[in-house]
Amino acid sequence: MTPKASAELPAPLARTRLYEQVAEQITTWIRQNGLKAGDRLPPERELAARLGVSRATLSQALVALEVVGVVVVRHGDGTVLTGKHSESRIVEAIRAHADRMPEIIDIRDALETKIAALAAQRRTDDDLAAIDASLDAMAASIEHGDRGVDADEQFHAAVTAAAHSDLLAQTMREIASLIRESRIESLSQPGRPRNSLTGHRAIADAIRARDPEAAAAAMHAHVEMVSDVALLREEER
Amino acid sequence: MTPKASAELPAPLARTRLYEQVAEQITTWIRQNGLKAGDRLPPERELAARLGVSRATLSQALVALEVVGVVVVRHGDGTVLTGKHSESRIVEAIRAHADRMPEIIDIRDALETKIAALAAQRRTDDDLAAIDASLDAMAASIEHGDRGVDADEQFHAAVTAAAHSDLLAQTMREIASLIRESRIESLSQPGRPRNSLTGHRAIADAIRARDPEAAAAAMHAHVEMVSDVALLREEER
DNA sequence: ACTGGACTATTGGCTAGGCCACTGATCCAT
DNA sequence: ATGGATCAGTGGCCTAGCCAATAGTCCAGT
Repeated sequence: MTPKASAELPAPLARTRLYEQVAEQITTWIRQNGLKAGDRLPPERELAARLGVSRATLSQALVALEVVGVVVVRHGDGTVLTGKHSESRIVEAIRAHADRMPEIIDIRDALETKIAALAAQRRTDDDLAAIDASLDAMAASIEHGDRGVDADEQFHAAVTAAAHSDLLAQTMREIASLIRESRIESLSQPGRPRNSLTGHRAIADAIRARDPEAAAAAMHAHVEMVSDVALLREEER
Repeated sequence: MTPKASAELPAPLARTRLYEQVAEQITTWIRQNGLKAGDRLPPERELAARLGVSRATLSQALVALEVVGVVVVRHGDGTVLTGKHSESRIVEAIRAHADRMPEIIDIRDALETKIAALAAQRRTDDDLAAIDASLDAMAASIEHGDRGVDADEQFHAAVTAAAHSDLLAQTMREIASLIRESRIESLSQPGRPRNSLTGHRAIADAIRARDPEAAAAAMHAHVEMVSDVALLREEER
């Protein structure tokens, strides 16, 4: 009797490890009892018994919570809260692949605006040449009726490189996959590639003129344009 | 008068738990052997034996790596790598550099300025209460002749939380250790804690007034103040 | 020839119980 | 008062073991 052969998604059936459930229970318990930073969790032996798991499993849960920064476990003393139990939401959000589009916009605005300003200050002639090359590539791509996704990425990568900050560049790389998704959606809108190209040119001009404020403003406007699309899609749902 | 606050840093002597060392060894091993996404780690029993630890400890290390997103452990199958052992890459990439302070300032300016603006827009009364609490904590800390490092972190954490962006919060957490170092240096300057507190109050007021522009400007000024110190120290070297 | 079930080796999941190391409070001798 | 010893409580880590999931193999039924 296996009527599981349905037409729906196979629903990978998210297996949860015991320690995850335990960690979840603990954070829930923390929230319900309104525990604050500095408060102590019960001893491991007692807590494990109360939750009906072994100390080893509880220990795994505590490791997880420690890595995330919810608690700090002190040898010989106890387990104390750090006060940042907003963690559960993060984990859930990332796990569930929830709609992070607004957040992507926020962080892009934060990082890329600064990057644009720095690029205007620090760009070399080579940097500028790379930026211009990506502009040409995007123009050519659009001529062919393409969406210019690759050229778009190329432009932002070139600007990021021109900012000469490894930390910012690395951070951008971290969220690159998230940005890519929003990029594709944005450029799928009719007429959007051309608008995007115009925005890029404004950014490039400001960087060429070594004008940080103008570059930041242009980048901000550009990201905002993308956000319009993103927000529209949000409302459709 | 406890003479503990004298001369050198007491150097709290960071104790590392075994699982942390194990996790570190594993990531190092991954990097050295150039393992990529999809590759498998050796079986737990074997790996534990090779590292000279028990399976329980290795399991803790794997939990930690799993939470961070480096690996995914599959029951009955094995432990496979994901492509994003990122968090360490950011920090390591910068750690390798001697003069990373300017880059830290850059990214703090980028992220925290935006965070302050968002906090002004989105903060709840609870958020504001948390921010005020950290302000009080810092004032009290300074009264005691302390440097207020913890309270400083608490403030920035509270503001970050008030921005209600998991992605930004997560990113801040990634570079938290780097920021912490610059923070300690900055607050070690005579009179700096008080200046810092003044800056914090300005930021808090702007957030209280729900004024994004003012909040961003105040945070920007605050980060700049830190950067002065940082650059000074750079030149000393 | 192909399907579907059973079997099996391998691997992670979790438990139980135990000993050791650290912390903080208390007490005592100085 | 000060400084050292003691002790109870707590986490750190280990050993040993059984259970559960996975993937590959083989075989019987069609």
